[in-house]
Amino acid sequence: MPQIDNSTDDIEARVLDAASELFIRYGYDKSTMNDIASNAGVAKSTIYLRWKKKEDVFRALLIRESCLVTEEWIDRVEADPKGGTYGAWIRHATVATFSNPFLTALYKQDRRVLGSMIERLGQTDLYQQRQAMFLHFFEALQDANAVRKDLDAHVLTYLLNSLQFGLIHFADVIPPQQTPDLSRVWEVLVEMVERLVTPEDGGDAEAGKVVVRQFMQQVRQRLDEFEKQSSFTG
Amino acid sequence: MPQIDNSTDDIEARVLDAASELFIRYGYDKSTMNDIASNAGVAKSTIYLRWKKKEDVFRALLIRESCLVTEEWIDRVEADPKGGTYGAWIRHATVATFSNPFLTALYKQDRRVLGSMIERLGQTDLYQQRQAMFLHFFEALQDANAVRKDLDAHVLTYLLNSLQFGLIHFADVIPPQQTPDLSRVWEVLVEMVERLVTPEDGGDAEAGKVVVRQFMQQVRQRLDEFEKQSSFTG
DNA sequence: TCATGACCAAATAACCTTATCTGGTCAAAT
DNA sequence: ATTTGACCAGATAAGGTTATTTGGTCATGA
Repeated sequence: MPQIDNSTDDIEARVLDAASELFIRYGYDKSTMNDIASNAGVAKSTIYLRWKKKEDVFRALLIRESCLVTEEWIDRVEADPKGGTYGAWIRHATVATFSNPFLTALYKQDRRVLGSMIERLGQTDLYQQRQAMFLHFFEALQDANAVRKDLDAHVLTYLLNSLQFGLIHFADVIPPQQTPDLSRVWEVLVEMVERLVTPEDGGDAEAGKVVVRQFMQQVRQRLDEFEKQSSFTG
Repeated sequence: MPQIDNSTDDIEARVLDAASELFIRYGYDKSTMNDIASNAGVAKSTIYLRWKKKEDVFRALLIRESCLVTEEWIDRVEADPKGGTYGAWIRHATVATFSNPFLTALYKQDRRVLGSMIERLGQTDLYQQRQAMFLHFFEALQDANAVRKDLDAHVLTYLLNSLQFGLIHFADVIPPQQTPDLSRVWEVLVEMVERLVTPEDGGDAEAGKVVVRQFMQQVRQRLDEFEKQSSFTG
């Protein structure tokens, strides 16, 4: 057992790490506060010094994972030379989110993981919020003449949102031996999207990159503000 | 109560109709043989003269509904002037299948409807079979120079299969007020597919139509043979 | 010959009791 | 000032009993 840093931040991180691992493996209901405490190397009472109840640990984890995912998304877009296209943007938004098991379980409304938290969380509207973001962003690209203006933005983004849903869930339907390399799938999908949305004359690709940059700056800013005012405690 | 035709075919049809309605509404487990008999206007024992057990009624219904869906699919393709394109073909394959509530419940593995039959049916491989059909058909189109030969058929058909999955399930995720007209969604999707698969030189569209026609003839033939040797009884 | 109603054993639903576990609390220890 | 271990009431799990329902059978009726 290496040196244990018992600063507040480290205890909280250790508790959230333990909670994350246990919730993913055994589900929320089957993971006891004693399990979490024991895996985090603290007493159960120590957890209650920071979070009022078990549910608050779950919610703190949700916030933390969301911030991590957003960070990942920003990094991916900024690192991709083709990050300025709509198809690539969609790809990164999806891959970043669904590389996180906790957020994936949330999007999937996975009762095995979420258990009794499902009812307590109520209607999460995750896909609706996602749809609104996709829509808002696509419309900004249309305004910038970077993509076709004649496409119905709502219909297209609904389609892409449901495709995302399908890709995420299909992993549970088709056995791995019959599943192609997902990065290949994404390449085809990005190509398909780009062939659809790109205007005949090619559109204003530079303006598109500006829109993407501005959008991601806004996302970054919101994340920073959120992290400033949020703590991961109850 | 109108004239009751008590020929064998009519009794069976009435029983299957009643079973279908009850299974969809109350689920397999909550629909009793007495309910089915009563709704069909026969005695429970009459059902057992034709099917050995409850499960066999379910299986007979499955066969009947599959035949209806296949018939519907053939009709749609043949009635569509654009039925010769891959995108349109995909559309009709999907819309025909998922306009049938019983088959939809099966594809969705809807425990509310299927109940204890889920375990008894075991691994249905429905999406795998569908994938194989999509793949086989796309490869035939590639061979006929009707679509791009450089596309990875497996990756593309996996993508379209998962999209189908997403579209079917998304109805349960996004509220109806925020769901666009699905025929609009299909139009965009067909356009997206066609823009992706059509070769730069337009390909051999006439050869494509021949492939479609031949394929649907085979489907029709198989359906006829199946209906000849199948009965809807245990 | 075909449809039916009465019947039956097993399955299911409803209810109850007891033992154990779990989220949360608080005084004591460091 | 911070962490901990003992404690507790309510929740959950496990086990049992009783009443009702259900899938299926078979002799009878038309």
